Amino acid sequence: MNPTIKDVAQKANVSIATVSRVLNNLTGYSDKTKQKVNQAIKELGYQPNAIARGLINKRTQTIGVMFPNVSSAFSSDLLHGIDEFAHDSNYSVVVCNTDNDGKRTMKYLQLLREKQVDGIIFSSEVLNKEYYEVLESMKIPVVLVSSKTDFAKVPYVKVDDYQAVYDAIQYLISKGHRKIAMISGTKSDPIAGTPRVQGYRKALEASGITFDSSRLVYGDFSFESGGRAMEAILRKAGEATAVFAASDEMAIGALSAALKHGLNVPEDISIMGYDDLKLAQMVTPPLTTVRQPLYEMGKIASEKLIRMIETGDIATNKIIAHSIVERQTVRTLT
Amino acid sequence: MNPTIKDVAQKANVSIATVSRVLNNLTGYSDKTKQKVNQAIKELGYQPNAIARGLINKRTQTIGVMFPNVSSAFSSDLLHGIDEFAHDSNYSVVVCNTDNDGKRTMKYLQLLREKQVDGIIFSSEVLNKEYYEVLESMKIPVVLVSSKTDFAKVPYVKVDDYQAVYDAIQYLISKGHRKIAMISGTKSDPIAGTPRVQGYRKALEASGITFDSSRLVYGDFSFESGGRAMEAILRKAGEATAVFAASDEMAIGALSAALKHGLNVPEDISIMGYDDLKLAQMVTPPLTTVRQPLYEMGKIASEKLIRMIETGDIATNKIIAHSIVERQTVRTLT
DNA sequence: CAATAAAACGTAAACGTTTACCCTAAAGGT
DNA sequence: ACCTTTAGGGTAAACGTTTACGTTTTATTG
Repeated sequence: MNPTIKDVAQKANVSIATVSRVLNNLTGYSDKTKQKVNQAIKELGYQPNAIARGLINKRTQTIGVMFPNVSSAFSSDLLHGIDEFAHDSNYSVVVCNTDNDGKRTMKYLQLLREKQVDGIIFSSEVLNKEYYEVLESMKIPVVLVSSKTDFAKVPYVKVDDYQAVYDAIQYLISKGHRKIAMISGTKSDPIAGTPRVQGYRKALEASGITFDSSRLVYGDFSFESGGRAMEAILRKAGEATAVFAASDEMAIGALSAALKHGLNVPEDISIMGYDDLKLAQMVTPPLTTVRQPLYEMGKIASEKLIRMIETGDIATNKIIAHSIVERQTVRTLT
Repeated sequence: MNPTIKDVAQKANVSIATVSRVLNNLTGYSDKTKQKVNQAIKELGYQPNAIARGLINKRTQTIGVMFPNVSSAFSSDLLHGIDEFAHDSNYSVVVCNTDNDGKRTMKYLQLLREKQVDGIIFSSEVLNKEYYEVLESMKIPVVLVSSKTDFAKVPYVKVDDYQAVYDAIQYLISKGHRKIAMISGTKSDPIAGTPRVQGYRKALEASGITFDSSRLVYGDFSFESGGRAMEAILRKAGEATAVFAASDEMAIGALSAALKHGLNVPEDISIMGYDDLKLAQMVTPPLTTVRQPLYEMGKIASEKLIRMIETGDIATNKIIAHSIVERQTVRTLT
């Protein structure tokens, strides 16, 4: 058995209340007793028991984080940021990998509730009614990252997806492109799907380019789907001079496919991605992309959540600035 | 306040002991009372409090995982596997990002102890004496993944690094290469450094190829260092027909550098990596590499740890089989 | 039907803390 | 010298469970 506060009290010849007081450095003890207690603590190698502590003050100093897929580069960057701030604030983070599966998600939510986490970060997955209801019944703060919800009141941190791709397309146009194809993510995705194709269409429209549905093809954000989409584009819309993909993974899939077809990038076709994962710098040629600062977003989400936990007030939404990072996959048309 | 077991007891007109019994389905109650209790539970939306539970039975159903860098593809694949098994066994996992910093690591260890985790997975970082001592004083199971320690008794799961690169080099030799350069990871790393260059040297030796120190250059496992290393090789050992890198990231860095120098891969130079991260399939040409099944390793580590927690006996070491996955970066020399 | 065994259930202690409340003794004021 | 204040510190309840032990009720046996 590890020593408890009782052992410390005994060894220092004081009551456990006093030990507790010096531990939490409150007032109510002399300097001498403080010395004695600290001495006893050191000698016994005493460590407070956070569980007992948690039971009484109803705070576990733990937050839960839900990801559709922990091992994606996307999630893990976010996680890194979340963990950073959390640990600095003396919170632990427990991760849950939902696999985008409703049943699993509900089970994890259950688990987090039983474990009495102080707050939850919900990432990259839409917060539907079912989730929202249990979250609400848990009566703990929640923040969404890279996600939104129709149920107001739950703060999010994300970039403006619509605007980001609007800007990206405009960038492509400014480089002289007019025949621009898009590889969208999952069609029905209300955060990374719809708004992004909206941005695409509106940007085109704003430059007087008419939308051509044969240039819009859907993937599911994955590398493989990006490759397939590229094949489709090459088949159906071979005149396109540029393709914008709604994720870096898809963009890289598209890049591979293009290269495999003997096309040179960016000479024969320009490709632009979305996210700015580490991957983007690693491929050849390095990918031009729109950057979401994932690590920072994680940090901010974590910060908001912890503030909510500790102050009780409800956080505001935060739109994070995106930016275009120019590398070598888009060419200027002359 | 969320309802407690007491509320349930009251509503069902039984004692809390009885409620607890049906909750943990032990014996000692009739079917009717079981119904009553379950009814009350449902009506109140009662959820057990795992903290209180943890306090009394000294089990938190939580494991801690230490990574040098959570956001690396390497760690996150591991984490995925760990999380999978853990959650299936009703354990939660709390992540710690040590940044390879001793101070941080110690702080996290402290934290995990206070939080009373039931076990710890220690990943990709050597378990030095300092860490070992606190771990030992915590008296909870630990398993190492992709790591080792001099202090016996702590089980590990990893591939045989020496053998893996031995096989890789042999593979290269079987493809007709004799002038093989190597980009090693951190020189002093006792698990992913030294053994791997040993494998390289021995494999060369076994085929009667004399080791040439100008063909061995050191990086730090990162993409950038791979690029720099490749430059060095091109400068110092330009006759090399193949280069083996001790990580996929470095291999891809080397690939980029080679491509940038106008070399064709694999026509002008062959490149082989180590890890088989998702990245390896994404680059062009796709990387030939030696595969460590990270996800499975995570799962197995998790399984071992949980078995140790629940049975109390100490797990055995596990050497995971590696394999060579042939893609398109090595050419057969004729 | 009495005796006994077994089933059903309740009581209370325990887990390791925090904290409200109480007590004592010394210090300060008159 | 007496009263009041305050610093220092102790006692015990509380947090939400589990579980050993005891008690009552029911079923079983002869």
